[in-house]
Amino acid sequence: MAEHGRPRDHGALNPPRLQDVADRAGVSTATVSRALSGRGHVSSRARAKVQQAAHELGFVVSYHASSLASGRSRNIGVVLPYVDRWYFSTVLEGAAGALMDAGYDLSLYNFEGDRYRETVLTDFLLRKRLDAAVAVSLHLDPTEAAQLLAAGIPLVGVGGPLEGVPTISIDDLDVGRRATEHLIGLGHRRIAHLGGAEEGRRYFPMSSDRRDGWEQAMAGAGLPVDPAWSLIADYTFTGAYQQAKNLLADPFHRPTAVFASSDEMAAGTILAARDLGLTVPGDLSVIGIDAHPIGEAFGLTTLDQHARQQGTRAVERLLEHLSGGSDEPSNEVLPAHFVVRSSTGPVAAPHGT
Amino acid sequence: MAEHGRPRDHGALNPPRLQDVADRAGVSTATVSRALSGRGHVSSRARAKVQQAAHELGFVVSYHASSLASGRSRNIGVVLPYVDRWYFSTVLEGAAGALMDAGYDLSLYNFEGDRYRETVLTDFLLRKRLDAAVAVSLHLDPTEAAQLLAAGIPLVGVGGPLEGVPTISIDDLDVGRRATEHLIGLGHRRIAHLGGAEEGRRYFPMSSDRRDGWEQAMAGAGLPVDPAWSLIADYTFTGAYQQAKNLLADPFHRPTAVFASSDEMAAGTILAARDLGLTVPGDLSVIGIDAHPIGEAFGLTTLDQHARQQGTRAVERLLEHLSGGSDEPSNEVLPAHFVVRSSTGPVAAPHGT
DNA sequence: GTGAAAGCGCTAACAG
DNA sequence: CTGTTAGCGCTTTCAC
Repeated sequence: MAEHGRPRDHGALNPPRLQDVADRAGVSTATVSRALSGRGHVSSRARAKVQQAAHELGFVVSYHASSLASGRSRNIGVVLPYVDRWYFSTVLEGAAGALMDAGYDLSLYNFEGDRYRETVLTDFLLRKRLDAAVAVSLHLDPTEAAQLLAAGIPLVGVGGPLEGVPTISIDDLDVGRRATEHLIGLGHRRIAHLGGAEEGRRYFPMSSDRRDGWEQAMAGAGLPVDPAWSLIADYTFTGAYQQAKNLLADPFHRPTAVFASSDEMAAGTILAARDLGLTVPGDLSVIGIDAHPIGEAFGLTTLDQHARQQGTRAVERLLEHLSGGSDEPSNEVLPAHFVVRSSTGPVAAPHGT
Repeated sequence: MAEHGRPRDHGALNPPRLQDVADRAGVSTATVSRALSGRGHVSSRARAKVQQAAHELGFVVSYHASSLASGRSRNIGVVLPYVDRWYFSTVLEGAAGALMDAGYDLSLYNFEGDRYRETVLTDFLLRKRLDAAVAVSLHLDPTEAAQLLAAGIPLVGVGGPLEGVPTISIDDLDVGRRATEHLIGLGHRRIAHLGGAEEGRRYFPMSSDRRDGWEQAMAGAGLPVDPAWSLIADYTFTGAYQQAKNLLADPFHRPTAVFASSDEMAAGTILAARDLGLTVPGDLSVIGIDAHPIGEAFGLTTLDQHARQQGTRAVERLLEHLSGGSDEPSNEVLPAHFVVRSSTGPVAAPHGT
């Protein structure tokens, strides 16, 4: 029956191969491959027959065979330090959508902080099963960068500069400055900042930039910066809640406004203020960064950093690169936009001068 | 030099192959394969030589070639409806860790609600590049189930019964009942419930079970259930905030306690209560489910459902299955534990009888 | 536009 | 315990 000599039943263990489709369509495997992949020219007649046969057989290419033969795998890695935090899961969701649209598979590599960092970098990423990878908030030391380069994996970074690699990010310095200036514009002079952990420098390179933006804005307005008002809270709600409670404990020396580097921290700060009997924005103005959905209920003013779009844009650049467009390792800066709600307002009773 | 006839430079574009290692170690490719994979017996002397040679060459197997030849890919899919929600990202993180530990790659398939559901089910999952998959909160209709079965992908379900498939979950009915009974035990008689959306039945099959548990507990205590107190809030903080605000608006007819099917909803409820000038637990007791970290700052009483462990356990079962242990499609029920904090307390002024 | 055939790099019998 | 060898299923020159 089948010219190939081996008629097969197409059960779960014996799925149809290219050869089967070729037999059924009365063409060669080469033609089937071309017709199905879209590479190379095929007469529309042949194409129709092939598609018909493929459909009837329920044929779907074997990605391992295809990848082995072609060297391409339609599989892209996403590397990130955490997946259960809003920013990362949102970037991930954006990247996943863009990859899905393009028909690419997504391999997830989660560091869990530092737990799997080495393993991922020195083992998983080198298995030559990725066409490319997007690295979120990742700082590579020279050795690590060299390894990935040696593995020949095109890389795009998100949310922090990666030397020699094209990147998508926002301007964290500017964002920190603008958030602070919003507060200053409302008359605040006593403004505290809640940022990421020291350890965080590794994964949140931008965090210190946001803090720097705060310092610059304060300096620019001739306002003093109390070192005790530069706090660290791990980007979490609960961490910020505790820090803020301590910060706001002294009614005579507390700030009138807080700039938090994430919305979760900003929301935690608002809760802490209320638990101390303070009103927002009456006694305390609070601004965050993210446009995290939780901000809505808190009436939180924030700067939307379009996290999802960072993920989709990273994938777009990667795909452009893979299809020939050799983009230079430029840093693409996405805009961030104010979302003003009710957590910021004019300072109530000016302290100091 | 190389017996194979083709000496190669091992740059990024020409990585060392098994043959190169074999040449260098002075053995056959079969021995190298056995030595490196651990399958079959190899003299420790040969093994040492091979490992040495492989190390010197920086050899790492081509997973595509290996998969094509062996039929195994060391790649497991994780299918979920969302990744930017706490429960799902936490289960994902658990699964990712377990897979990493086992040296498996993880392919992520995110439905984004319904957006990619069809695509994933009828396209991506059928590409025969997965050894198995874990499906989180997924309801398959018979056709879909048949497709996956036909693709021969061993499946483990998490967080909801999947017919004919081994599953990991908690007892949602029981959890709903216990949460409610905790409230009843504190003297509450007017207890509302906040659950998932109707649409949610597709992805949160347990949600209605939790609601059922609430109803059962109420009935068991002889307490009336006001239909207006059975609310839907999509599992989100902000959704719950709005629902709760309406629910609590009438001072004479509001409940004295709320059981929310997730901690985010419970926290949103607490915020809404405070915005109305109510104290928690003085005027309103609130209990959630999850042990979401945000609950700490809210002093939220909850039932820990060990989401992360659900993910790791699912992977463990899958791996056991792949290594021969043919587990029957049993449903493994994980325990949930009370975490009592300050959001629940004795009812203040009993209403009614 | 289409077919024949040579691999892609590794694994798994099968001998020895 | 080790080598030989035949594929795994698809892609891609190279002729026609």
